[in-house]
Amino acid sequence: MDGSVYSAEIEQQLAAAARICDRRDTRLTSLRRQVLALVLDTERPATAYDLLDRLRAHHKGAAPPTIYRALDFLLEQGLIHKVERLSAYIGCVQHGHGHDRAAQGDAVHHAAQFLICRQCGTVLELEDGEIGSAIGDAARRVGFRPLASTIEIEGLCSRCAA
Amino acid sequence: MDGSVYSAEIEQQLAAAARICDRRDTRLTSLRRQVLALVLDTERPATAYDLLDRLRAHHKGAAPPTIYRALDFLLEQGLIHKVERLSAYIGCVQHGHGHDRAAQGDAVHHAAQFLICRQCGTVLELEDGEIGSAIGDAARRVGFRPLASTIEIEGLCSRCAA
DNA sequence: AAGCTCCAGCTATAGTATAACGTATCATTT
DNA sequence: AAATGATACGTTATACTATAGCTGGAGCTT
Repeated sequence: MDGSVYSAEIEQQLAAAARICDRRDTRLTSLRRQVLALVLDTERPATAYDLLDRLRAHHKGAAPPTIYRALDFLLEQGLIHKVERLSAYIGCVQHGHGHDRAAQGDAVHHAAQFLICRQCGTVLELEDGEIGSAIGDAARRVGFRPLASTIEIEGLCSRCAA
Repeated sequence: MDGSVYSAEIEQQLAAAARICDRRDTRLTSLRRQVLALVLDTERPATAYDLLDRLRAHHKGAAPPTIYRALDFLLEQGLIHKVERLSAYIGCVQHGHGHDRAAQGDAVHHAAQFLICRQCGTVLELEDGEIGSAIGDAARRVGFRPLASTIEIEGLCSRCAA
């Protein structure tokens, strides 16, 4: 199936993802697992076509739909995030509370925030509850029911601000 | 120069924009003014190519760079917002406190939030201070200096939730 | 086995955005 | 007013991002 072996950390994340999908009765196929591994195996967010190029090394004949379909699945499962400002994809940090809320569209609890440095391009993921609940409150106040959220802050990271 | 006439409300917004640019010594040229008018003259966020089509009606020979350069200027000046999830542009709601902070990259005070309805596609703009300051706090905690932010919440508007 | 559903291969095309270079316009200085 | 420099715009081409639509195949249910 999928002969590749990744670092211990990634293997662990892949195993966790497999358990999550198993519990949900969704299918982390070989292809999806490979794409997830590629997303995890990078510091910075990767674009779909970056991933496609890398996928092609081990998966001859992959085309744009190949990668986009896999990404769509992984997004739905809350295993990865899309950074809209970069049109790029990044692994979801693993937290103790699990990812099961994501599939239920729990925007408040699964809301991630990204800090994007203009200078060096690094992306830091936060998961700040204050922000999440402030958004939830504001939305509720106007009768809006949040399902998913994008919070991205562009600026200068501590290193580059100096 | 620019013979078109818009509704009283839009004319007022255009005049306000002109004053802002004047104060800042930036140039709201005829073309930029026209594009701003097109963005303002629509309920929903418009894509760049929508705007381009409409611009062409009065501005023969307009090409993609024509519209993108104007949009870049208007974004810099804080006169419009980009809704990343829709790759679309929308006018900035006018508030009493003015827009001068935008040019200084004051992400906290100029941070807008968009509520995007999955069902009917309408976009509601909020400007909730709680969210802004929660973001500012969280960023500061990790030594990050925010310059611009994107906050977009997808879900169901009050009408469609029923 | 027939029928169903989901997954993936594959080709084509739609939609979004920028590079690069030349010309014009405007403000300032001389 | 002419020279200079900076900014804006015209124009062509191209890069980058994403989806439509159809086909076959794998696995499950009846």
